[in-house]
Amino acid sequence: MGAISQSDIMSTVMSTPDASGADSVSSGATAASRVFDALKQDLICGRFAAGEKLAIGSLKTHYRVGLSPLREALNRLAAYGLLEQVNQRGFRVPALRLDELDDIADLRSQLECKALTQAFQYGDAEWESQLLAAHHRLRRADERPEHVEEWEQAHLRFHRTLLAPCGSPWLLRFIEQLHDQFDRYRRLAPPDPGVREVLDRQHGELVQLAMARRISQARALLDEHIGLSHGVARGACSAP
Amino acid sequence: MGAISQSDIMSTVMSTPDASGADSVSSGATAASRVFDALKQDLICGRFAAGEKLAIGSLKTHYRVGLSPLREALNRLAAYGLLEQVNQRGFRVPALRLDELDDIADLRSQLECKALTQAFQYGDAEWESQLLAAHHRLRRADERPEHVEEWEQAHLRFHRTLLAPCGSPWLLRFIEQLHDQFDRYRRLAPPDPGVREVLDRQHGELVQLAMARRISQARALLDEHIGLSHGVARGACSAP
DNA sequence: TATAATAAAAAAATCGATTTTATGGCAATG
DNA sequence: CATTGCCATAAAATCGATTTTTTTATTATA
Repeated sequence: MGAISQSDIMSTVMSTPDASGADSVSSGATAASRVFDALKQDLICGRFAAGEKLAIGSLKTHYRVGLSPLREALNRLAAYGLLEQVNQRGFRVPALRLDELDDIADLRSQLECKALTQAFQYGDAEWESQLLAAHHRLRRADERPEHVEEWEQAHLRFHRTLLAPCGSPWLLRFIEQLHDQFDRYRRLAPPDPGVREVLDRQHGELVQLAMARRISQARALLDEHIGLSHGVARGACSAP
Repeated sequence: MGAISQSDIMSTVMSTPDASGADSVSSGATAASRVFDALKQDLICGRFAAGEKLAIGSLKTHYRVGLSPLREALNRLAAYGLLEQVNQRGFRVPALRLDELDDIADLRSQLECKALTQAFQYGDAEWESQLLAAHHRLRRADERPEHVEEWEQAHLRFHRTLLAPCGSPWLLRFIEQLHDQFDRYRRLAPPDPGVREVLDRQHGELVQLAMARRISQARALLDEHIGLSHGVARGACSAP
């Protein structure tokens, strides 16, 4: 398929120990956390072929770590749902299945709408500022189509900021997880410039609706936003 | 607190490799999977004190495994949310916080009600049989108050069976995760025989409503069921 | 006495080697 | 010709020892 096979991994330069927007634990930077972050990125942006079995030996070479931290990272990723683990036969990149994507998108809509409602309730002036800022960064990133990674990061942060004050850590946790899953599909799908334009516009509209606390309109829009993106992401799947 | 400190772990006899109701991966039985299951159990049933730091050295002794599989299990548990991991300072049992329990219970209600609706839609005759069977096992377990573990297992399986045919793997995954979190609170809280009796009765009523596909009544009941249990579980928390 | 610097101890993380288990090829058998 | 059993190879999992980092204890200094 469109994906790149194992031997071709052009090896992501691993994030520096003290990277700013560091994922979860990676600040203190153990080898395990660094590989976790790097591998997670590479999985989401489709640097491995769907369904591919991971050769631990090559991973060791590519990510420049020993077996123990590498295996710890793989175990975390499997528990997180970005890898499949079968007991005496290692780790495998999950296949891209249409029914699974539909499941993910449906839940995402549901959970994000709930979070949005609560965010509108608890969000204060500080939140509004941060949302404006996040949106501005996103628009700036829009102008540099050559730096995909930066746009992706800005996009992720925008959606995070939008829901951040919802007051429910577990809800945010699940949303993040679903978002990661969703993005793996989306980023492997062929882009659609027309839809992309609409999606970009919706970000701005979401900001406006958030400022005005127009909850029901905002929910409808967020739902449509995810639905549109869902349509694009479907392009990543083959048949079933 | 009510919890038992590390040195007192009376050591769960680890589940045999080919245990029937085996958790996730444990069937093939690697050392890592076995410790994972055993540790998970011990965490949920409150064999560690909340907030306690885990001494990897003692764990190695208690669970009779080497460092590598033990660390892999700990990494999985942290990714799952049953442990907190800080980069150069090991693993810690999460504290029991009232606001977190409320968060968990609220989400649980929401997600389980959604799953229930879908289960009513997709569940077939086979499901009805399994639900009756699961309920029967639960009632039998009710009669043996001395075997707590068996009741707990039957109870978990009942709730799993109830929602199983909902058709959404990710929804089930999150529900399972929340259930595990919830149970850690519930099992550490002082029991309330009065409430317990009501909860037991509700299981039967849920079965009846499921057979008749009375969705709105069933949703209300499930919501109340979780709410009641939530009230009991709150007893596990101290102040905030 | 409080603070800071330092050394010793403990714990976490990592490495390299070993053991165990799966996999693929090939011959023997029905 | 398909199936089974065996061996060689490769991969996964585990162990034991080493390295790195944190924590604790101790002393020196203001």
